[in-house]
Amino acid sequence: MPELPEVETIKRDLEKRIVKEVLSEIMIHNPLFLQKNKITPQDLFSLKGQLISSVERRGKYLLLNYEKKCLIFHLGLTGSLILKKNLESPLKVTKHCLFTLFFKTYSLTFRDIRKFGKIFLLERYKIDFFFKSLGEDALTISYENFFKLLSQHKGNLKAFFLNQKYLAGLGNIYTDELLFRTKISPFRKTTELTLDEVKLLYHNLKNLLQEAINLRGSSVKDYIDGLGHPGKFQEKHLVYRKAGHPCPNCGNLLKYVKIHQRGTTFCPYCQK
DNA sequence: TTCAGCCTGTCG
DNA sequence: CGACAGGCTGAA
Repeated sequence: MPELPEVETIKRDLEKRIVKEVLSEIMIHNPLFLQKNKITPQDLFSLKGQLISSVERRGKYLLLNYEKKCLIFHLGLTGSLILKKNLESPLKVTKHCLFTLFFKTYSLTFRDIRKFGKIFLLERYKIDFFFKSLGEDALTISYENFFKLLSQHKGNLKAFFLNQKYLAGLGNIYTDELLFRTKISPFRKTTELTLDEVKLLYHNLKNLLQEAINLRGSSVKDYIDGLGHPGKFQEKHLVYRKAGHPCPNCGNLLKYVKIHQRGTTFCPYCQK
């Protein structure tokens, strides 16, 4: 999916265009998806006439804040939110389209090939409770808090970064890239890092995310941003899905293993 | 802490 | 045909 940099890109695209716009109409393309998410068409229609006051991102979640309610999206592995100007030719409705929100000048379509994405509709005052078990955001976390989180986690680094209860925002791509860039093995125990390694990890984390956001995220396969375009950061990937290729650092072959049921690519020589 | 399950698509 | 894919949940 969309990990932090991709969701942040979408957030910024939407923010510029639909904040202060009133939701005028909703078209449901896939009623079964709503049903699976325990949302009735009537629930969704209750947003009609409300104005979007802000767009927010928390970890990999995207929030459309209306006056009283909040519509939360999680894009799963293949979800996307596509903006279209009403004057442009409309988005072709395919079997992957779930629903479309219509505003004064734009429409916003939620699409998801695998349908692992999710939506939630809540009263605004319930937002913090909803996110109570989500970890601190990777983009804004302080070094002190990052250090504390690492010391709380029992397990290896791969598991740490994938677990959204500690740090929110990283997924498989950015975890593998971060660990390679920091030259630390995904198998290393979180609590057994040296101080210098923690510092470097934090530094690289911030740089990696910022660089990826600057390039509007990574498109491995399906990801497209809010404007329907792919990101560019995949061109900067050093290891993700490059098992069997030579390590860009030492030339030995990158290795593929499974950690926590997730494919992991790393260099056994560089990453200790 | 593992692991199937949720879905659809692609690649070998 | 099986293996794998930006994620996460809940049950054993």
